[in-house]
Amino acid sequence: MNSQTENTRSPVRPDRRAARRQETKAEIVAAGWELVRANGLAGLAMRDLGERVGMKAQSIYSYFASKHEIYDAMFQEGYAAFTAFTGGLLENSNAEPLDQARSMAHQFFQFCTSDPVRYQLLFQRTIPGFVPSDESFAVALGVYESMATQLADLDISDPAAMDLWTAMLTGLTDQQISNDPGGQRWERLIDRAVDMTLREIAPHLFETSKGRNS
Amino acid sequence: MNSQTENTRSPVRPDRRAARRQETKAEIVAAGWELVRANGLAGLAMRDLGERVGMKAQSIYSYFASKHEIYDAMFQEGYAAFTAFTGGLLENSNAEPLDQARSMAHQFFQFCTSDPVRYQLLFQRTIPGFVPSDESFAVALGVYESMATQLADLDISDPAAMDLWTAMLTGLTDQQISNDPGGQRWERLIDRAVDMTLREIAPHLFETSKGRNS
DNA sequence: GTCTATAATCTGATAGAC
DNA sequence: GTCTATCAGATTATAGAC
Repeated sequence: MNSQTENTRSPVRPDRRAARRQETKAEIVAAGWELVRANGLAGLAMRDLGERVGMKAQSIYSYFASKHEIYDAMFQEGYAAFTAFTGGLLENSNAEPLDQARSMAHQFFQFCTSDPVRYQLLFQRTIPGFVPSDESFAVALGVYESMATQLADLDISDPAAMDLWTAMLTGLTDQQISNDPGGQRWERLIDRAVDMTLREIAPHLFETSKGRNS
Repeated sequence: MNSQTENTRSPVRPDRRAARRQETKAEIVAAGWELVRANGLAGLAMRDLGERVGMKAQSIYSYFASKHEIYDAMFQEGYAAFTAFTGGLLENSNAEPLDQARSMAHQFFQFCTSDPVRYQLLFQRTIPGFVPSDESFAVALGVYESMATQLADLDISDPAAMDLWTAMLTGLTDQQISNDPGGQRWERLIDRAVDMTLREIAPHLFETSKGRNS
């Protein structure tokens, strides 16, 4: 009754067929990113998408049931990219706590500003009917958890402290994207912002530095 | 040759006619706000707009050349509302500098979170082809200037300091709107955020407070 | 100034042949 | 799985009657 025993005449084994299918889906999502970067997040049209992957728009529905499902795949891919992007940072964490925090901030800022449309999809709610699937939402939650873990390494575990931290980070990012795209006006302020925030949420990182070293 | 001397038969004087026209335009813009709050910023349809003001959608083109022109009027009105909203604050400025700064922050936060769609139109770039007209842009600039003036009252004049201030404010606001709409999760952090920011950009507000009062 | 009528185009999505 | 054909609807915008 399952497809493996049923399709004995097929020249392509099911796992290969599934692999090809996944390849095509990935190709469609990649084309989605290209289009969205060119025309804005809301400017994604199934016809353009089809043209880009060499298919009629209607054929895409063999791979994705709706346009929102494509957005969802992009959403998930975006958060996976974030995890991959910041994952390496967790390894070499024998740096000074302050430098570590600065590094985290720069990484986040870099990731967001390097692709404003992705930022819009991942961190802002701008597509009318789009709600991430449970699966995608789980991936997104993982990012926040890993961020919390990073802060916990600096002995920052208060939820309010983390909220202040994220507000500061997204504030810089948002201003950079909205008011000086491509520039460095807010990027230059990251270290100052990190310092002042840590002084508020993690004063223990500062108070003993003088007595210990001299 | 001008219309005043020419239209002697008209029962409505030109200035009254112009006034009525302005009234209708204002009515259309008001309907635009209602629709946008109900359907999202991107969900503004000319049909709905016409229905709301008791006109066919096409008749709106007698008042606005395009949909973007309506967005532009809303954009301008939004910034004007902000000026009106914060204008009163400038008057009674014999409060403590720190309280004054906190007050400014709360005002901004309140204005933004009380109408998220307006915030989206005014402070984020989310409508595909929309670029504010020169006139609207001038109104928007005025807001930033009046903000700069408020900060100058606290002896904060460094441009980088103002950028840190706005990043902090928009960060709190953005997080509140995106991640806890209707709640107070980031609103509760305003005073802490203001304090830590001022400690960084305006240390002179803190250093003498102990010696002077005792 | 507002209407009807209509243009021309784009939208996401479906049915069914091959 | 990809195609053709097509749907049902929305979009902005124009022309011309009243």
